[in-house]
Amino acid sequence: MENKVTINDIARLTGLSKGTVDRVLHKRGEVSKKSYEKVMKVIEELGYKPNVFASLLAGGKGCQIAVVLPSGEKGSYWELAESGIAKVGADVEALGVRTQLFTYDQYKPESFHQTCTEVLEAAPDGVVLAPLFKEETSQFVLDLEEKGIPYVFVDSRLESEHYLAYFGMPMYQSGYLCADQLTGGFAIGSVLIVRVRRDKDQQADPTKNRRAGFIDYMLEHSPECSVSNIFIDPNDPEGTYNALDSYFKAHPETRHIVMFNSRIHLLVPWLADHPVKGRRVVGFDNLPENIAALRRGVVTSLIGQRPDVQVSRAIEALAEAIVLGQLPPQKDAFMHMDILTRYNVDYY
Amino acid sequence: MENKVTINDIARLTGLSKGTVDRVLHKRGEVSKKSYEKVMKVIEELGYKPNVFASLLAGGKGCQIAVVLPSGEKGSYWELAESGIAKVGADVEALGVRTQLFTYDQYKPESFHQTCTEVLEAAPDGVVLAPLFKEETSQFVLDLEEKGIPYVFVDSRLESEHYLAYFGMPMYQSGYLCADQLTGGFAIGSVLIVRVRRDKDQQADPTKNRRAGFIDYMLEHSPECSVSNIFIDPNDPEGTYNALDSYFKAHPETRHIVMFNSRIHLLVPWLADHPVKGRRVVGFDNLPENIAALRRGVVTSLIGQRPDVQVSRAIEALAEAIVLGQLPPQKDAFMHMDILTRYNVDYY
DNA sequence: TTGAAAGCGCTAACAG
DNA sequence: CTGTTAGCGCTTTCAA
Repeated sequence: MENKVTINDIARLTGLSKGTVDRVLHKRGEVSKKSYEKVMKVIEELGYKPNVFASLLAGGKGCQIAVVLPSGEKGSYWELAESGIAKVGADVEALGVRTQLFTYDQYKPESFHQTCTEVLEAAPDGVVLAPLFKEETSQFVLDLEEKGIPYVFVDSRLESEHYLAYFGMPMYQSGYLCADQLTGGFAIGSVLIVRVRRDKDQQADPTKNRRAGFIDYMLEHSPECSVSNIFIDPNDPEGTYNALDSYFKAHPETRHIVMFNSRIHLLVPWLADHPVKGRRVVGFDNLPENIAALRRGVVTSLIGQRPDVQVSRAIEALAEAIVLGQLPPQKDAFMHMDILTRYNVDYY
Repeated sequence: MENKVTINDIARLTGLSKGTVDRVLHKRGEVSKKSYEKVMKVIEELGYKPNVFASLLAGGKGCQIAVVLPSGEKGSYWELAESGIAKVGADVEALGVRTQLFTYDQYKPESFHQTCTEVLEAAPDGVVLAPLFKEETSQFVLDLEEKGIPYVFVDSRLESEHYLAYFGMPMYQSGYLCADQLTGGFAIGSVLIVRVRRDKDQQADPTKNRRAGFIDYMLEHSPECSVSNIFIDPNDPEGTYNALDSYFKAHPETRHIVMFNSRIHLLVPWLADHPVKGRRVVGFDNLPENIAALRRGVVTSLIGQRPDVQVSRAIEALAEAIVLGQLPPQKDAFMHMDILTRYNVDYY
């Protein structure tokens, strides 16, 4: 192979035995300081790199990665994220990596807490985590750090310094981009933001920054534009329909519509009934229903952040760190913001 | 690990020895039909999967992949493709895969032929190939097939049935998408297509299908639109400048400009000198110079096909096939067509 | 603290 | 045609 230096070489050079060398390699103590240093020195000089195959073969184990996500209903954003688990490359699997999914109720902090406990009990070698609750997550990562379990964030992250990597979308910028897509770069008169009513503010609004980016773009490029908000209940299609109806009765001049979460598909029934030429409708995320709406021409464009890719890349990064000891090239990996239209969605 | 069944097990079950089992596993003959079948049967029943680590450890070798690309000058499309070699995951490398780059002059079939010869001499375990010359490529893949060397196409492909996989962009669709980006979905009066003059028609025009897609879109959505073509020489900046100048003097009403290859950056000097509000300029590929033009606002949008990703995915697919014996899930993988604007290019 | 030795599952050379 | 055997480089007891 590439690396000719073996543990035998360094055993010979140091006058010690394979066993001792292995002990310092894995820092599992029971080695005299003297031997330790001798070994380290030679390792340094020869640029020794352990042979992954041999190690895995002998060790037998491989590694276990826990993936912690909100539970996703069929067709939801989190289901999309979940599907990323199945998309890790065959070569990662071949490296002996196994993944285990843990889900929690995204509306219940105590559910998250419970799940965290389960994860800790399972004692995985690494954790991929989509955090929603700040408090509880802080505690969880502390526990992980104490046990020396590396973790990587997806979707959003905590300020904690100790995560291995983060894969997510730049939220503020995504709002900015979204505004540009919505206006087509022209100054416009008015837009409607449709938001989801949230009863309990257990968690911070995850789209806050995105909205801020959107507003800033509008302020800059369309300062005259009036921006309205309406709120809908995702579980009340009829109410949603009526809310749109009455808004547009009162504001017939408004054309363009935007939503900052993945639920733009909730507007489809009303949109389909009220086609307006030149109306632009922009939303986020490639949920099957959103894509269908895009194909129908009811939605103009979607901005995609590939939660599935975030998850699979996170798993790969973790695996490389654990099995190969290679840190990811960049700690914070902001994913590309994909612009989807009816003309490129087929190959997404 | 996962698979408990070892070659010892199947040796025992068949009453044969490891050696014989290994021989049928690797189809290297010298086995009686009877033994062969017995082994196959048991393998089938137990669902035996070889242990990659052990195999690689014992075999020692790993594998060598040749990547055959046109030589890319600094900042060119093919340099971008080349950079994909460095981007294969660490896990693939860990699998013992090594890559070797072979380049050829994209304007000289004989150079390609020469390179092919070198590749065959190097006797790699697999080949990634960006083909430009139909004839020569046909011959080359025949040679490869004869030697049993698997190959995968990137960028474009031959009709040959025997390639392992293909990673590329749907050309026709990309033209269609491009037209939509250029017009913003509105009917427009006239557009200008800038093309590169090609002296020798050694190779088919690689952007022909893309142009066809573009034209079809225009016919459908802007039937009145007049589409003009001008030709430029990529090595003659001054001539390019003048060509644009004189075209637009004669046709001041034309606004939008498009190019179907990666050279939109050639127009930057003229464009920068002649800003027109509402002009849309669309090109292809994320070359550094193109991206700079996008950031400056001189180019409206780019359509990216990630030649680097094509190459790295191709290498990975080949590696998985060779080392792990896993065929790629889909033979023809059309890559997503990325829409780049100044607002999402920073995270590309 | 350290060394010796027995494998992990597979390959390949060699002897029959 | 087939069985035996000696490793590949590392991990992990078990003695010393």
